[in-house]
Amino acid sequence: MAKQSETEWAAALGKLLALTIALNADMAGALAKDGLTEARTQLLWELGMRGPSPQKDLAAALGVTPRAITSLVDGLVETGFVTRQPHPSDRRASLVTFTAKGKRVVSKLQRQQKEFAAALFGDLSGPQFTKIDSSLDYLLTRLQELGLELPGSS
Amino acid sequence: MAKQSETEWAAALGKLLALTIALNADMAGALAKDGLTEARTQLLWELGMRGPSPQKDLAAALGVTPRAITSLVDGLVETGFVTRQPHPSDRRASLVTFTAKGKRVVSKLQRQQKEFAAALFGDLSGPQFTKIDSSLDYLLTRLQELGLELPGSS
DNA sequence: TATTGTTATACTCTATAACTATA
DNA sequence: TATAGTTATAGAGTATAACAATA
Repeated sequence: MAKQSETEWAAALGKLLALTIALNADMAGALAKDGLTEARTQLLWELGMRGPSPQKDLAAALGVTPRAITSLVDGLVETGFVTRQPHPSDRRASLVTFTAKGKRVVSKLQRQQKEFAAALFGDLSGPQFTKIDSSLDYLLTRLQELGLELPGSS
Repeated sequence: MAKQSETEWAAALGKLLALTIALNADMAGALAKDGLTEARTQLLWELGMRGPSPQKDLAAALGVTPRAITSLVDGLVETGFVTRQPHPSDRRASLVTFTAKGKRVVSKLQRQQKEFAAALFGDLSGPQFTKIDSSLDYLLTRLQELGLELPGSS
């Protein structure tokens, strides 16, 4: 009966949205304890994967305007997480670079993410984990088919 | 081998986070077309489920301060989605109430959400859907066990 | 001429604190 | 005295547009 399915689909989407809201809120709360916001953390996270980067690259990675990156880097400089270093070959650009504090906090974030993953999935048997993992795969694939932009698919 | 599992857990968490980012970005984009932001939409959504409400109730529902609700309602009044009506029995309070435009857009949002759910899940067989639905259940339950606040569990 | 990042300006979301009107 | 909502003030994120310095 189609009507029944529609209700179930809506309920499942509700669960998915509840998941995203809960994850978002939890991350925001955890970051605030380190004196970070979500946007600034996203910048630090990218920086951790790329190493010292011109602001232009960070703007592209975060999907925001160069102007927004100026503000984010200003904030991260003021709070001691990064510095602007001169670009060795392009005097227009500067390289956003971790301070010791910045390196420390990014390592901590990476470690916390691993621990969270272990807490979330570590109690599952192999087949149970596979079931959930392939469910996530399906959802990601379907979203992409529906035209949604997935992060990292730039 | 535990090391292998840790990598898989981290990858699965990455998928989950990618899912949340993609859904968030897509919703924000769709809402902007209706002249709405996420925060204002969340307020309209709550209002759609509760009917005319004092700002205090909306503040509790959205988990923000009463002051933030004043700003959101101001914006929604300016853009013609809601009005403030006098509370029948408490002259301190006002009831945030839909305009015709507000009602129309909330109906549209609800319809779009149903359509999106159908697009996301409608191609699945019964057992396939059950697999994904129970995966979402597991994740929600586990998050709750880990102390995360789920929306609607207030 | 094109690119990098800035200043100028504006809008949105949110918070705390002090205050008004009403209960 | 307590509650509903406001004004005042402030910080953060983002956008567009105009501009500087450099490529």
